[in-house]
Amino acid sequence: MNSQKTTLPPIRKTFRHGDLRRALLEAGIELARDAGPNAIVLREATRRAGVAPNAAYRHFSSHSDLLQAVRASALSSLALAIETEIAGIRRTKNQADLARAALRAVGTGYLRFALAETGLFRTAFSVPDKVEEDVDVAKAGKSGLNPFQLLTSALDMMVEAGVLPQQRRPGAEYLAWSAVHGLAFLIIDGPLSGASDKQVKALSERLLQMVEKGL
Amino acid sequence: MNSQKTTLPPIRKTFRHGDLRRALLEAGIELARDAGPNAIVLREATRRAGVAPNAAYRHFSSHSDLLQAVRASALSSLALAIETEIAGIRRTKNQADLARAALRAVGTGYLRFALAETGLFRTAFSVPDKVEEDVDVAKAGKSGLNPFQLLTSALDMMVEAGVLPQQRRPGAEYLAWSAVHGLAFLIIDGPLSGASDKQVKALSERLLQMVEKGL
DNA sequence: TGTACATCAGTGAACGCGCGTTCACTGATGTAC
DNA sequence: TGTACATCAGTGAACGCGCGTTCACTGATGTAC
Repeated sequence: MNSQKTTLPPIRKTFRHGDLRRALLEAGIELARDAGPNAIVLREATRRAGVAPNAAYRHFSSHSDLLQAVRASALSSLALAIETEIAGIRRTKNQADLARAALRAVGTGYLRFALAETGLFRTAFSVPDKVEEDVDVAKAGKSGLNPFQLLTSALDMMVEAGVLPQQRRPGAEYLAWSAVHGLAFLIIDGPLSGASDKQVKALSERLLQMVEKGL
Repeated sequence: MNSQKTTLPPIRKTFRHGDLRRALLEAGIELARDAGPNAIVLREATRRAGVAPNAAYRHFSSHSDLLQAVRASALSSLALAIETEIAGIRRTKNQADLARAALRAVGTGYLRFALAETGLFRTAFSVPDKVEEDVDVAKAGKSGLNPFQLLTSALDMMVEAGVLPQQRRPGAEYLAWSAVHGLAFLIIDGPLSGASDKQVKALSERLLQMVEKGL
């Protein structure tokens, strides 16, 4: 049994690694992707990078420091997934339709990512975080906005387009987020974990309808 | 520094404990209550019961066996919280109002429990579980129904009272649950973790309105 | 009512495991002269 | 262009920790006769 569980054999010619920080971060991301936040183990990351355990301390001050970096990257990936969904909106001159489509895209992007990258998704939300006014680009997508801010801007569009009454705007992001995040949970960790793609799709659709109508 | 972190000194006169299974379970519940599912540590439970670590194996086959027992108890507590809320509904002969009030009570009970007993709440949902047809009384309240089943029956009432159209009934529990569970998460682990009771109350109210209207 | 004995709840000691982290070190790099 | 030296990325060895779990045991209980 000489086979390794990871793909890359940690062979290195030089004493210096070259880009160890990135290598450790990427190993951490891989661990999170496969098994969620608890799987982010500092020693395992160094193993994958082909380096002694303590070498990590040249680049991360502690285990939790590495975890935060991985978490930021997971949030950024989520933002990218949402942005991709937004970019796919059918063009139209109707501002109202556009705004509604944007909100929907945020929801679908969020749910898609939760299903496709469950480990990263769980990592992203493994720790309380005030994302509202966070300007950390490590948590953002190409637009420079993090997932929460993308939601906010979609809701703003809806107000501008006259689809959402001004007086219902405050706090609306929390209502929308609640619904979508809750569904993501039911599918990932809850009773819907065995549901078919079709069922999931149908439920997602209905949930987004509910939000649109109920907001 | 002779003070213990727990209250009860583990003094025992007899060789036999008397009710060790219950003592371990209750210690486990206490641990979960204080710090969530990861805090359920078998050795710590035995310490609190004033017993050798391996004594636990007379009553639980493994660590995970204990965890499942604690989890069941957490679900049962949640069911009780919901039942309490339902019991407090103002009496009325109007079936429609009653049904709506029942659904609302399920939501409020759920959120109340999530806020008041965060650790137990997180424990209850720390593992995927098919609760729909689960008849395990360990997970149920006084009515014999578990939290999911209480939600189901509230929705059934709404259909009977003509408040919820029959064709929208299938899957409605998942939509309602998503919204409420998501909000619970935002408040517990997410960006609303710093929100005031007042804000939380207002948001809960609006969320339940959204569900009622959007279903 | 008293004694022998099976049952089994709890003990004491130990196991291997893998973790995060610290220490004093060594080797390669880049810069000053 | 060549050499001395400061810098600092990675090494090797070790630490203490607490966990879940197993083993062979001992002490108290309840039952059969």
